[in-house]
Amino acid sequence: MSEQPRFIFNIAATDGKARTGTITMQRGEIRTPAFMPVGTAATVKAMKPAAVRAIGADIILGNTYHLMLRPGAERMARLGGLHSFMDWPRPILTDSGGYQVMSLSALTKLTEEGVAFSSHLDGSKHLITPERSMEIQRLLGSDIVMAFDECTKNGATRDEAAASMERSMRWARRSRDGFDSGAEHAARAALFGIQQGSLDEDLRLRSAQALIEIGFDGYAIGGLAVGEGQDAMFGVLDYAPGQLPAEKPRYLMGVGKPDDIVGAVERGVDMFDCVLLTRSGRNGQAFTWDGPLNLRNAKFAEDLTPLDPASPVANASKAYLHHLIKSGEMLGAMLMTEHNLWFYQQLMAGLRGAIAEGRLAAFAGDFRARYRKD
RNA sequence: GGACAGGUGGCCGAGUGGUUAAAGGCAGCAGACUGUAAAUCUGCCCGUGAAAGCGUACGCUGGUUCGAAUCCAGCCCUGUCCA
Repeated sequence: MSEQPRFIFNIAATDGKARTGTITMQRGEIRTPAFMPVGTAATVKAMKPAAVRAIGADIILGNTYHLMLRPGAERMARLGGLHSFMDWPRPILTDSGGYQVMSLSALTKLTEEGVAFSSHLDGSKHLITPERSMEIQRLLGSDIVMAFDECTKNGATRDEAAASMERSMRWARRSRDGFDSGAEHAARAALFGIQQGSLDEDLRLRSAQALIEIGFDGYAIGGLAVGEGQDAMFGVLDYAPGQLPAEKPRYLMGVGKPDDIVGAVERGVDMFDCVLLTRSGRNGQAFTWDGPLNLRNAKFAEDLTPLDPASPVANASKAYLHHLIKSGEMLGAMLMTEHNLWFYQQLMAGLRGAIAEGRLAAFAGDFRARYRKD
């Protein structure tokens, strides 16, 4: 394992601003542009790990905050780490808890030192600092560690966004130092910095420069898809990827809908994660090349066609999925999740192939012509 | 045949004189979901109507009352128990 490279990003082809290639790590290769299924609590909800892999995922996510609370970071280390615990031997990217700074803001107190959380499970108090976030991610055995940041909320004023971004950049420096202090882990894992700056080009640039000054294996674009709308997000993505090093992977955190991903890949993004497809799947929404479908709708009650003849759940008709979902049967959530994960991986494979062959514009055009939003 | 209990909107179930087109739940019909406090949340849900409104409605019939799902009488039906 130590013979393997720690982290190599190889860009095999570009098409416009888009790139396709591979990230090689000790636990495996990640094909980019990549979609990373989210497995917050040591499970991609409703999926067995083998099925996640069979569908084409090269890497999944875990979450510092959730796993710190349960089962606990030190316990996870005693159990041998997240990979063997959940039976996912390939790369795992762990989010730092930065998103929870925003999403759980009602339960947090933010200071320069870090963020004090009241556990959403039992109210117990926990302090996450950049140093502790790095330590937790090390104890989990993460392959790609995310710097501890604050996901700036949508609607922040420029002053708020600037202050938030600048604090995240100071935390990025501390994250770098904390990560490097775990030498054994740092020798085989990668650390990504996270750009903030809300919708402000100048703040985004200053954030990018601060991160580049520190130096990371990859660069994430954070603080998007938090309610600003696709036009505003694309507005940022028109310049933000270009502010980050071309030779390093760019990861757009928390995105997104299929059309968000296509647009972001065209703008130079290499990595994505999103809970939308797994959550929506559990809630009855299926993603297809023709757009999203709400399988709870009565119009599917007697529709015997599959969501997609190539889907791994093609044996299940829309009528059957409709029945399972309306009945609250757990198989409904399982099949819908599997289909949606498969669809996203098909989309990524299509994007990679199109970039490799220099026909991304045509691929994206065909996609948009067929894909109905809403 | 007798004694109790009870009949409320698709279902269950609150409601015992006016502020009740009638709580709540379920079912039904839609919508939302973007680094997961989510197998969750929101809206609609008698008819008509964009709405205001109008019409109809708490087993049936009649009565008391300014006013009844609510009180009275008779009838019908259901459950339990006794013959």
